[in-house]
Amino acid sequence: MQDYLAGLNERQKEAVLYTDGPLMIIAGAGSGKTKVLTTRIAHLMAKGVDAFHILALTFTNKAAREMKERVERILGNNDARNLYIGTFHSVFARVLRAEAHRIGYPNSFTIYDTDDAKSVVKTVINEMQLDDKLYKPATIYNRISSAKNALVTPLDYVNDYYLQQEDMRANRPAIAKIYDAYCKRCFKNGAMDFDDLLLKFYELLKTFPDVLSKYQHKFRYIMIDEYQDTNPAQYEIVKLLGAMNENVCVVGDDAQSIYSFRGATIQNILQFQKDYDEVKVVKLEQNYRSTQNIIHVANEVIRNNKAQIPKVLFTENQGGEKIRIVQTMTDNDEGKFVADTIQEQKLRNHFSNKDFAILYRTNAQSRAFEESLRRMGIAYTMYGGISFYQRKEIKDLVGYLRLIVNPRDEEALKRIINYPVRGIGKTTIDKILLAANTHNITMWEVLEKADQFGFRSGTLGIIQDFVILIRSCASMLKQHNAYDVAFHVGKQTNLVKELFNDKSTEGLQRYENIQELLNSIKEWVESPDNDEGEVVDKSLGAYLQQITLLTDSDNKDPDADTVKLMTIHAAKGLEFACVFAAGLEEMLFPNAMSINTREELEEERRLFYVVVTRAKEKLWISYANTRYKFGSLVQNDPSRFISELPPEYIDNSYSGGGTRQSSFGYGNTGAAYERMSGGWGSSRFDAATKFGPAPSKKTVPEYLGSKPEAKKVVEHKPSVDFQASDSSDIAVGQRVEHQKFGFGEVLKLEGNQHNKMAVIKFDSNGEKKILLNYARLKILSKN
DNA sequence: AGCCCCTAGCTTTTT
DNA sequence: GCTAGGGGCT
Repeated sequence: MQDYLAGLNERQKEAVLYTDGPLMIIAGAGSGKTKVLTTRIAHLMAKGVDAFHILALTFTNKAAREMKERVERILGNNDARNLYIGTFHSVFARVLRAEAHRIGYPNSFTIYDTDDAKSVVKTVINEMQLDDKLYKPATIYNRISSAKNALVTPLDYVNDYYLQQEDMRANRPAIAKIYDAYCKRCFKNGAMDFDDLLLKFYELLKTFPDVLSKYQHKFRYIMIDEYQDTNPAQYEIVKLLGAMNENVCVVGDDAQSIYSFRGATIQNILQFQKDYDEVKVVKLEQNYRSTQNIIHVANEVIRNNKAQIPKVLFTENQGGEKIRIVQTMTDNDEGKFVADTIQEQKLRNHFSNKDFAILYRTNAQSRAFEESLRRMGIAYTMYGGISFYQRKEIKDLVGYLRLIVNPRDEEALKRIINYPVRGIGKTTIDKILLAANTHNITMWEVLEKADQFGFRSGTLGIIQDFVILIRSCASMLKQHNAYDVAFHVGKQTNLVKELFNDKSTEGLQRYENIQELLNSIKEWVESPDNDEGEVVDKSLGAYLQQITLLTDSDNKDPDADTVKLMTIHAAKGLEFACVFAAGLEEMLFPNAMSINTREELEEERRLFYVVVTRAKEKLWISYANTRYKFGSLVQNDPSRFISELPPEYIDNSYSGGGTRQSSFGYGNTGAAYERMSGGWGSSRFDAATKFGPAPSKKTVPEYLGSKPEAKKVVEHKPSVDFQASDSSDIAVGQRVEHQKFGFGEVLKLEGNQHNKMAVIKFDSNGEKKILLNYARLKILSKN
């Protein structure tokens, strides 16, 4: 505890000791920024600042967790648990939960994830009777999101000349109206999307001086990590919160700003110095992570950008090895090359799996690496897939929980009202929606008063049962904890049982996932309280708000001995002994979407800078001549970034499988190739075994004959005057024509009067059971 | 009402 | 190559 300053260099020490007044730390990659931040927090506490008064904001839960752990380690006691360390979104969500009533939201408001939000946008677009080909929900949602991140309200939006011009030019003049309707609908649903967590918090602080004052007194020391990634909403919030004490410390690196697509702007760094009278600026330029070679390359790369705060990273580390550039024929070869090299490095240099990371521009690139690693038996962890909470079965159960906590949540309601199937289909749901919209009430209220909306008696009964089910669960909340309620829901709805009975592999997996969800709720309920004055909120509502903000990496153990696969974005802030930067091809990296303006291209270059600086010792940069995109083969040139690399630090001799194998010629049988290249294979041959008749492929023994074509329908062309008859008075023995199966005779009638089924023997298609409610039959003769 | 098959569109990055 | 959603069939 005493010597926490010992391991710091002069600059770092300066940053740690400057505790009062605005401070901006420009921290190059690997310059010990987390160390500085955590030591600074520890130092504040050592000086007697109460942990309750320290707020540290990060962008990922991972970063928050790490920060908390490291502070704990420095302090050597439990005081750190009272710190407010979290992501912008989670910290603000927590505050909003306490204050939501002031802005007309229920305290247990739902947090909509991107899927929910897009679904609401879609609903709104449909209800406005706009063409969803022109108004694509995803596109519109992104536009709304950008507006929110820039603190542009629907009113601002519609009044903004340029935005309106832009929408006009894109032939989408209704976006402003959609935006407005979307906000209203979310409000009606008692729901906030991710951006609302910032926006509403900002509004809260702006509108209620007492709330602002409360949190200004609470958060006397504020620290912001990854400041270059903040958007205007975050910026304004920090400005408000910090206005009283001005103890705001921001840490950032403009060279690593890679989230402008999410509304982040480096302007915030420049503006920060203008907002306060005297800002202390500390630059951390010594890198402790990487070899000389890697740092030189990184510096050279970033020099090509015009927009940047001048600084030069240096290191006292060893020179290290040159950077290897590898070309392969195909994306699959790239995968094989990487897996093979990992294997080789493990043997030769005693690395273990966790020393390796494979980093790429887009998630779609992961497949080739997964396959090759699996084939080599190398354990890996992939980040950025769908998160645990995005899985269907989890969303289903969570849907119930959401509805129980917040019956206004229309997205949850729509999801589970007919799951498991209980007979409330599309027609009924449309009817409910219509009733809700015409009377301006929620769907739930329609269900509660279902008897007033003229549902068929059967449907009415089903609806009323559903309402009773949800209500009974909701009433449980008063006496039982989140776990008990969730367990009860799983049981009452047969959700768990249904999955239990599904014995397929996927069914088993789903069942396990549900169990895991229940376990995690239990764990959460039972986790120790911190010793804050307020009672720690262990309600179901708090649980639900929390899980929406988790990403898939939050369930993964970063220390597991596995090779890590992730996008470069996801790798920011991490470091690995050996890094493979994959897919350095034009159109892919820089991505085709981001080469239209200088700004976009420079952001891609910063991304390249980020991937280079993840490596501590060894760095491979690979690219493939051809790769599959949308299922078809495309050819790409090597990335322009490769030509920006200084040749003296590059090893080109390290040729990947692709260059070598090309000399083995196309069109050989593949067997020799397979042997010589150590089983690397190539997509060409993979494709052959997959799609073509491989020589060894088992054929059906002749004595079995050819497999009978299952239920193949003999084509029937309906008569020219074909018209379905009213089949309610159909009788046995009648001759009928079926649109598809042709002519036949009614053999038997089954089922009740509302669901009649006829067994018909068709002339050319045999006996079939036909549901009369739906089949299109023409009655030809009375007998 | 519900199941199943087909196809259009997708992929930039994420709290 | 995958997948969600639409359309057709029962």
